[in-house]
Amino acid sequence: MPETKALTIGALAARTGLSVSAIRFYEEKGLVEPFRSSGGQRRFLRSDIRRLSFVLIAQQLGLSIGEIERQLASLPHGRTPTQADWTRISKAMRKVINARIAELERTRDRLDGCIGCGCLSLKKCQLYNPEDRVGLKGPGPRLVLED
Amino acid sequence: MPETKALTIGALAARTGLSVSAIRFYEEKGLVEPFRSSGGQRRFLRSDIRRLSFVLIAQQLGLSIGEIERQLASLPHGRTPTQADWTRISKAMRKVINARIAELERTRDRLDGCIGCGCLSLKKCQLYNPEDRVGLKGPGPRLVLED
DNA sequence: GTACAACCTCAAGTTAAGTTGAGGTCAAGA
DNA sequence: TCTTGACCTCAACTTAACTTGAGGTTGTAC
Repeated sequence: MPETKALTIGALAARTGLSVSAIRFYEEKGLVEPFRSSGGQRRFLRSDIRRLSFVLIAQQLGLSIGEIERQLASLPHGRTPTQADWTRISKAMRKVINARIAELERTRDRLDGCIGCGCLSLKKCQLYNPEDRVGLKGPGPRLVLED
Repeated sequence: MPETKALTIGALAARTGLSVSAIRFYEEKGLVEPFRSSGGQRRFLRSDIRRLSFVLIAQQLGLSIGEIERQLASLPHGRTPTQADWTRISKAMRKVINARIAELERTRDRLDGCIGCGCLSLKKCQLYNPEDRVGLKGPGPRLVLED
């Protein structure tokens, strides 16, 4: 089957929308593992298109390359990923998305409260209380922004 | 009035949870404009606590410092922001949040479709099919996964 | 009036995720 | 065979958002 023919880096770039330099960079980071032609040029499997597409989606979700690499670690290189592979990873990504949405909704709700209260006497405004960041040491709750 | 007493950079850091170096950096970027003591040390207004808290929130929403600066440009330095100020800015931020949530929901929906289809015969899979996005544009960063 | 923590400036370093460029090699069509 | 576009490596540059460090000054508590 001619389907199994390897791809050059340029062809892979064309198929994924990535730049050639980005693909080389991803190889360096362990996201793809091309083999080499007799002359030393990179040759990619067709399944690498999928791997890299996955990288793009995961990035959009805000995952770092390191995190993506950990997800991909379970997908073998020389083999076309099974449906179970994708399902498992996709479900993990879905959790990430949901968490991110929930966090944004929380922020939005606090912001709404803030619009209501005018945000000018901030004694108890959730949004403007940076407790999470401030070291919790020292006596008493470290409420910030009380004017 | 003793209420109007200025803050040192260290005091402001303690109140906002920011590091001293970050506050100096923000000054360089135009987010705050302290005046100076006779000896040349920075002195901040109490309203700067609010400005910087706003910066922290906006950052959490993914705004860059440049974008935040543009939002803050409308808030005068020497004056306590009015309720109208905050309401206007808060509403702008709400839009940003909503857009971000909508985008994540779109991605999640596509991902769900993908889990269903198994993502293995990818001819028409929205998420993994890069044809749409490839080859459209000239040089410059190729944005990925736009609708 | 002195100690010393907190402040100052300026330069360089850090991380992420790539891009750009120099100088050289490979592969495929005429 | 020759030409030429695609490919190679390696180093340096880029941007954002800061941090770290060196070397020097200020301000305040005793």
